[in-house]
Amino acid sequence: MMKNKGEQASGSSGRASSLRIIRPLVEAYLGFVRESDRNIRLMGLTPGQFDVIATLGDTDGMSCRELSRKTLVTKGTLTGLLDRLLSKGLISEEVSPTDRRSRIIRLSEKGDEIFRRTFDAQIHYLDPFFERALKEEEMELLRTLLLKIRDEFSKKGSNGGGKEQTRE
Amino acid sequence: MMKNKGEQASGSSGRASSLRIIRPLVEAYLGFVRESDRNIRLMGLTPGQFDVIATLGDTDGMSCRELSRKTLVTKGTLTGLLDRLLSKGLISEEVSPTDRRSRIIRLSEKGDEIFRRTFDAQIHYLDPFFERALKEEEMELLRTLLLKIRDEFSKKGSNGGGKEQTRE
DNA sequence: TATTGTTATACTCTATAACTATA
DNA sequence: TATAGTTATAGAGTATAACAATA
Repeated sequence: MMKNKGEQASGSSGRASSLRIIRPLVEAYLGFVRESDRNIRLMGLTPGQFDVIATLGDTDGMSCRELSRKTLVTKGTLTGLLDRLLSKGLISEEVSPTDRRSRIIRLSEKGDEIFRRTFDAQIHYLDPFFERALKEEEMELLRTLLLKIRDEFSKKGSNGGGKEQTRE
Repeated sequence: MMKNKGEQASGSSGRASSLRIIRPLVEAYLGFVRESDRNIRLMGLTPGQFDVIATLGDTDGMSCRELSRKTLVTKGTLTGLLDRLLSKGLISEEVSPTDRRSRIIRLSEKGDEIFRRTFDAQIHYLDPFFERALKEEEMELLRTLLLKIRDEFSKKGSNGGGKEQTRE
């Protein structure tokens, strides 16, 4: 959302206007996401499914609750999503030893392979873009600035860690 | 996608690794998008619907074809999406005077009002975050760096301007 | 009583392809 | 023949609420 135009709509108070950052941010993001999505679909996954896989990657697994919070997928949706991943053999589940209501979700070997393969493909495809666009010091700088923004948002967003169930 | 972890998966060749940028980029983007989505839903719109509204904002209208390319929504989906916006009274349509197959979509007065109101709410809500996160010079710098990335992607992506119909 | 996860509902978006009406 | 949009289909994500099992 908010991809194009809008400079005029800001009221032009002379001050910061987040649009000056947001628009380039969104555009840079979309540039990368289009490629990303393409790769993911070639693997036969939807973006949401890969989101789960990427979240599970390099972890020892987690409960649905945690997965739901990290992926921003509500638990109702997550059940169906996990069903599909399960039937594709990309995840495994196990009843939690400490809480029998809960099940722990992990990547299966096949899931882990997809995780790594997609990541690698992604990175090897994208690296040249970034190397062409920015010098080494610029990358470091960009990284620093982006992290400042992220931190500012997560500061506020830390009212509990994430939405619990309904979205308003 | 590709929100967390992954440093380990890159092969760590010592060189750039786009992950160093991508992860902060995605996180910064998500920080803003969560707020954005919330506002949009409060208006009774879905993200896709607002995408169309934002694309139509401050223009004299455009054909479905153009709208489809700019929003990355396939024309089949667009028909239904426009139906919903039409029934909400947020857009108007008119048969193109030069090509009777084509219809020109515009924001209605009500649609324009939503466009401006959402934009304004967005900006006034977000500005403080950015002002707290970055100094004036840093914003300018960040903007410049992001634009370089965007340009690099759109350079490559300019193989015709956008997908025509199918996505592969 | 509160929480974890499932089920159910209704809508929206997605990809795709076949179709129509123009061009 | 090619293009602009529509319709149809099947799958998947979304929000929400009611529910069962367990804590």
